[in-house]
Amino acid sequence: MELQLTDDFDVHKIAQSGQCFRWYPLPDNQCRIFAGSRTLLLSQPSADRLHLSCTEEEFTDFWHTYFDFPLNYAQMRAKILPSDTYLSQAAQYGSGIRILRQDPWEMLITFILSQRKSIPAIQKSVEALCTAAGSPIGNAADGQTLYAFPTPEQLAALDTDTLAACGLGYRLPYIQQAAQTVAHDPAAFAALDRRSDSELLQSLLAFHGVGAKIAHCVMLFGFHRLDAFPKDVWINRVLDTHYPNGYPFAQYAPFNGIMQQYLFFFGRATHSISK
DNA sequence: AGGCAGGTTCTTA
DNA sequence: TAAGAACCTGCC
Repeated sequence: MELQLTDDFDVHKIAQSGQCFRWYPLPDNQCRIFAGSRTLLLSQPSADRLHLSCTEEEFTDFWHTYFDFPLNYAQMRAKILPSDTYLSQAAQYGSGIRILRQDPWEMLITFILSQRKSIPAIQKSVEALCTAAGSPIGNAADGQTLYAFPTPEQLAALDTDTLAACGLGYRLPYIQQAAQTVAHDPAAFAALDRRSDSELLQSLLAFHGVGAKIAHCVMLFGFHRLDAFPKDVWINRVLDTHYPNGYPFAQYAPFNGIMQQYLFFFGRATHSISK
């Protein structure tokens, strides 16, 4: 289907924003997206138009929410104080980024996996997990089978040797334990969605292998807690350099997470890092 | 060839 | 309570 855009949306920037690891660029400016047990081909022929390989019904039922279309990001950017020149510049540069509503379970496992790994290495491990334990959900243009992200049950059922072959390294027991915990009581994990930010944070920190940074990533990208502000090496560099007297968290509550994305995307880009 | 990577845990003062 | 080392593995 075709979609006329009325708000911020940039396929390329979102794919590079660091929140998603299964957005793959394809020839012809297309993008293959996976979300839980769904997949989609996406392209943006012009700034205000989107082409999606799904029906209008599927868009309304799922993707509309996934892309967070109910929230107006141009309006969010307008909240930035002009006096904050660095954030203003960052938001201008990152306009088109949105905070996707990704699956909490998928975010939990993916971000546990991400620690101390490069992005290509993260993607490789995630794909290995999907191939090893996920359900087939279709075929790519070249005929290759596409796999869903494994369910907690599927991942928990995987034997240690197979998991080890996914290149998890020392994170293997973290992943294994998280899978067993969630598979054992999926309702308890789902119920976290209704907890307050601080209660949710505490629950996430209880997972072995989940510290402050990963917990905040899961909150922001999986539970859509828009005030969560993950502090990684890039953000810390930005805060140290451009906010030596402290960052104005109170000013941008409860949307600090959105600003974090702009700061991260801009901070990383201006350091002209490879990725 | 060898350091380093989008962090966390464990160990030591 | 706080700083340092260790941790698997693969990428650059």
